[in-house]
This record gives sequence, C-alpha cells and structure tokens, in this order.
Amino acid sequence: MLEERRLDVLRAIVEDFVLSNEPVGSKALAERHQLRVSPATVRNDMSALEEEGYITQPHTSAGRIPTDKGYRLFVDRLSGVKPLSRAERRAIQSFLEGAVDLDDVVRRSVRLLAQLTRQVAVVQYPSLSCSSVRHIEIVTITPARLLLVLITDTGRVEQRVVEIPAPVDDLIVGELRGVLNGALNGRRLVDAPEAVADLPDEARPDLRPYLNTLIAVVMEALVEKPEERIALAGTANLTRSALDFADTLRPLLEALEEQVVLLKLIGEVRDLDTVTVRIGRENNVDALRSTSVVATGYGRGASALGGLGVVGPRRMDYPGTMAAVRAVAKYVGDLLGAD
Amino acid sequence: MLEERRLDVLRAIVEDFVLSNEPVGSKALAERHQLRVSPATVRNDMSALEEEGYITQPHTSAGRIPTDKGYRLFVDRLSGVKPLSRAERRAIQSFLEGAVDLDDVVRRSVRLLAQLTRQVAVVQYPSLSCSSVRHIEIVTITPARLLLVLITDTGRVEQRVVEIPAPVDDLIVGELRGVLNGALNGRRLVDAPEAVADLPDEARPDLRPYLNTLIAVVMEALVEKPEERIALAGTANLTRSALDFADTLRPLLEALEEQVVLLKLIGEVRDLDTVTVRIGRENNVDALRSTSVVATGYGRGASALGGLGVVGPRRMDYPGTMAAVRAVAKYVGDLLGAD
DNA sequence: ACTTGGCACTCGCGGCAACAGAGTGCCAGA
DNA sequence: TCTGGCACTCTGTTGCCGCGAGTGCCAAGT
Repeated sequence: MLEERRLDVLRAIVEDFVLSNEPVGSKALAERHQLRVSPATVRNDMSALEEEGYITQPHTSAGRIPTDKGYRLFVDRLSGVKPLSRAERRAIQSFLEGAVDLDDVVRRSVRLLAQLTRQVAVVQYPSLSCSSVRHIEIVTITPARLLLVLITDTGRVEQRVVEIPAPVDDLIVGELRGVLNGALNGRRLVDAPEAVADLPDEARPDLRPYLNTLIAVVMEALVEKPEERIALAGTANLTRSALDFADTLRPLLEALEEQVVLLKLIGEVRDLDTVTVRIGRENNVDALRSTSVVATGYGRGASALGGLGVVGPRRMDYPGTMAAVRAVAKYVGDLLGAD
Repeated sequence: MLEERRLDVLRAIVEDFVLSNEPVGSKALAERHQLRVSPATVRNDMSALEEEGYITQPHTSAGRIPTDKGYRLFVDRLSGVKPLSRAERRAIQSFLEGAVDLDDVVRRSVRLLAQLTRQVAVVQYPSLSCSSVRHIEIVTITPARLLLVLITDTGRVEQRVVEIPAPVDDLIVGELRGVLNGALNGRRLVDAPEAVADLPDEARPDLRPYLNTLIAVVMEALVEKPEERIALAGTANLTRSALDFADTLRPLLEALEEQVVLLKLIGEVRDLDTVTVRIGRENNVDALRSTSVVATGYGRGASALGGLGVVGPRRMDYPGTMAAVRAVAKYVGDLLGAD
C-alpha cells in the first residue's frame, strides 16, 4: 500500500512533467491526480523518491522532475501499453501502401514515424548482409568498362562501374552474367564468398580473368564493407521541446547527420519484437545524453532486416512513442519481407 | 568620387556586419577601414544610404545593418570574386573522386558543400528528364510479377514491380528485354514516348500485351511523374547563426524537409554558368524570407542535369559561398557528365 | 560644396534591490 | 501513518539607475 502509492506519485510526476515541461510540485500533484491524500503526504513520498534517486529538483524549492532512473522505472513498470487508434493504424497502412520501391518505402516510413511521434525519426535501410541476391546484371558501357548491378530481395540496388582487363563483346558479357547469376541468385549475401570461391576454376579459361575482376568488385562492395544507410526526418520537431540552443541542439544535429553514430545506435537495439528504450545517459553517445531513443528492429522471420526508431527529449510520451515505433516496424517488416 | 565613397561605406558595412553580427557604427567603420574620412562624414553617407534603403538601424541609436536591398547591391556590384585556395580545390577533387556510385556522389557533394560553406547544403539528383537510358533490365520475380530496372547515363537507377496479365517464361522475358532496350537505349527520357509509341504494333503479336503493360509502367514512372530527389546536409550549421528559435528555425527546418519546396526553389535557379543569389524576401517561400539562397546548376553541355546550392542567413560571406557553390557544381557536373 | 569637430539626445543594456509566488522541510497533533 | 501549519529558501519579475554607443544637427573650416 505504501510502496504502491509512491509509485503512483512517480507516475503522476512523469505524466505531468511530460505534459507541462515544468517541475511539478506537491500541491498541483495532489489536486490534479486522484491520490486521495494531502500535499503534505505527497511531499513525504517525494522526499523518499528523491532519496532513492528517482526524481530531483532543478533548484532548491522548485518542483521535482524525473531523473533517468525515474523514467526508467516508469517505462519498465508504470506505463501501460497504449494501443494506436484504428484511424492511426489505417493511416499507417494506407500511407505505406502507396510506396513504389524500396527508397519510397523507407522515405515514407521515416516521415510517417516523425509525424506520428512528433520526434526525429530514423529508419535504417535493410542490411545488405541479411538480404539475398535476386539478380545480377552486367551492362556494357564501353568495351573496357562494365556496369555491375546487383538487386536484392528487399529491393535494394547496388551498382558499380568495373574496369576490366581486356575488352569484351556482348557474348562474353552474357556468359559472365549467366555464370554469376547461376552461382549467386537466391543466395544470401553472407554466403556469397563461398558460393563464388570456386567459380573461376570451374569456368571456361577465357572467362577467368573477367570473373576474377567482377567477383572482387562484388565482394568489395557487398560483403567486405556493405554500406549501411539511414533515412532521417522530423528534425524540425527538435525545436518543439525547449532544448537549449548551442549546448544541446547543435551537437545533437551534428550527431544525427553522422550516419556512423546512428548506425551504431540502431545496431545495438534492433531486436525484433522488442521495443528498446534508451534514456539519457544510457546512450553511450555524448550528444544524446540528454535525449531518449526508442527503437526496434523490423523484418520477417528470425533476424532483423534493419532497425528504426525515434530520438527525442527524455521528457517524452513513452507509451505513445513505443506504440508508434512498434506499429511502423510491423508494417515495414511485412512490406519488405513479402516483396 | 562622391558616389564612389558611399559604395565603399556600404561595402564596409556589409563586410563588418558579416564578420561581427553586430550593427556597425560610424566610428568603428572609419577606423577599421581605410576610408580616409572622419566618422562624421561617414555618418552623412550612412544617412544617405539609409534614405535610399540600403541600410537600416534595428533601434534608434544603434549601428546600421544592411537591408535586403543593400546585400543585393553588394552582391551585384561590390563583391569581387574570391577564388578558392589550391588546397580547397584539391580537397574537393579528392573527396569527390572516391565516390562509387550516383548516390555516393550526391551524398559526398552535399556534405562537402555544407562543410566548405558552413551552411545548409542542398543537392538535387540529376533530373530524369535530362537523362538518357543506358539500359533496361527485366527480372522475373514470380511468373506473374516482373521487376523492371532502368539505368540512366547519370547512374540513376529506377525500379518498379510490374504485375503482368499472364505468366511468362524466361524466353519471353529475354525478348521483351531486347525489344525495350533496342528501342530505348541511348534515348533521352523525354524522347521515350515517341520511341516506344509503335513498339506494340511492330512486335510479335504474342509479346504485345506484355509490352503494353511494361511501356505503361515506364511512362508512368519516368516520364509522367519523374520523381525528383534532393539531398540535404549541414542543418547543424543553422544553430551557428543566431536565428531565433521558434519563429525562424522551426519553419525553416520544416521547409527544408519539404522536398517540394526545395525542388521549386532549386528549379528556379539552376542555370549553368550562373550562380544565382536570392536574398531574404526575394525568396517567394515564407520560411526562407530571412535567409539567403545561393545556388546554381550543374551538368555538361547545354541544359542543367540538376541544381545545387546552400541556404544560410542573409548575413553571409557571399563571395566565398558563391565560389564554393560554383566550384562544387563544376566538379559534380564533370563527374556525372563523364560517367 | 564638402568635410569636420563638437555637442546634446536617445536608447539599449547590465547591475541592483525589492517583491511576490511557489515549493519545500519539519514539527506537532489527530 | 497522515495532515495542517509555519518558517525558510529560491527563482523570476519588476522598476530604477547609470553607462556607453551611436546618431543627428550645427557651425566652422577648407
């Protein structure tokens, strides 16, 4: 009973603070929520909560605000699930269904997520390493330069210009195309190295030098350093929550433009079926130490194709944001998994 | 002689204000620049300049700052060209040379431009309507669904999933591929409609329904509504110039995320060989009325492939920014034109 | 006809004191 | 264990003052 009410008080503090962005005092708390006790009692509970590190006061004699630890407890134990409205679900579906290709899916998703959560949204393109080869195309640009185009089952297209050792005619190109497709079509990219390992040895001698060159390019581009990509939207929402200008906003914007940082961040939390919340200092990135990240993985089956999520102030509607992230991930996963 | 000095004063005001971001007064002006006259004389000139609308004072008894009209005169008549250093040119070249494909070129360019100018950079992908078809590929996903991939000479890849009326085998697909490539390879996209107009009639009867479907998709995707794309970088630089938070920064960020707005903007100023400057209210976009846009087109030959530029505060180093924009446009044009 | 030095005037801004309001901690009583 | 009361501590606001920068104007000089 006693512990119970303290948690109620914490929940009330978080909810009030998220709405008002102002330190919340005992009097307002006792009035606005049905705690059925007097402000003085609430003060005692707040005192205890502060002792335990769940809340803090920015200045002596101001109200209390939640600490990272307080938000953490709130997210873990105090916040219920907040299902999206039917209208929201329909909006998601209809918005994403109009997408014509992978780029379009990703860009629509990220804008959608930014709009739903009113935060900065991040969507990772499907990882190459989780994809399979759908088709490889070789196009002659000049006799000595080929364009290699690789299409994955998630709809991603990678292309590279290849300088080849000696000129080729279309017949050779056709054979090369056949050999590569035969070996790689339907294979997962991670399995590509062994799939092509013996190709040059088995192939006709006159094809070998070309094959070696092409295989080297494929390996380099798709396996050794598979370029991961990120889409971003909703940075304007950062101006909504009154973060201070130079100290917080600038490094945050810089970090968000640094794809490496975002990829690392997303990579750590792209579990399927679990929406991960990182609050404040739980993020190992300095620029994000005053923000929270809500993210999850998307995809079908066992492993995640990619991750998506939002970045926003710690003072955030966690239940709503988590619901939106989960819902968008589900739709994106279905869309890209089925395609 | 008289007019001459007034212009000198205006130039000095612009240059000082760009550096200091503080209204500049007569005394500081007379001292810091070699005007060879007393502050009182400068005051008279400033009075006249204000009368004519080139400068204004934010409050009675503060220094003067340039108006849009003042910046305009400065850009048109008072600023010399400011060539980039050899080191800068080399940096541009080496940074862009590492690009592996079109996406990479664009993303590197936009980051480079943001870094050079310390402003928000915008780069438009090469317009589809200015490109030619390099190759069309058709891949079977299922017997009833094909993937159509179109590659342009600028390296852009467009793909669409096509539901076809009746299942096809690989032989048919090969023929379709041959017919489409025969008709379109090397053609400019704007010429595509007439190039394919008679295809169904000339083709073997059994191919016609497929051809009709495929051509419809090509037309829809590439000619009727060629999707234009934009890359953006350096938004963190907006926090550098002390724009006020809610009134200016938010609508600006929102406008920058709205591709339509940017495309319209870039579309108006993508002349080759001319760097266009739009100052403050010269931009017809509300959110940009307190910023300046410096932009130009890139490409080889007669018409521009696309546009690029930067958005920044009116208080901007115009000569330096214009030089950087021109230089990057030149390199990008060469890169994409030659590829 | 321009230019120059002098002078009075106008504001914006930083510092300082006073004040009101919100919130807390603590204590005694129910 | 809860509650009401009370003293205390801050913060943010307001009003006031003086400083300094900058202007505009005028009369004198070249």
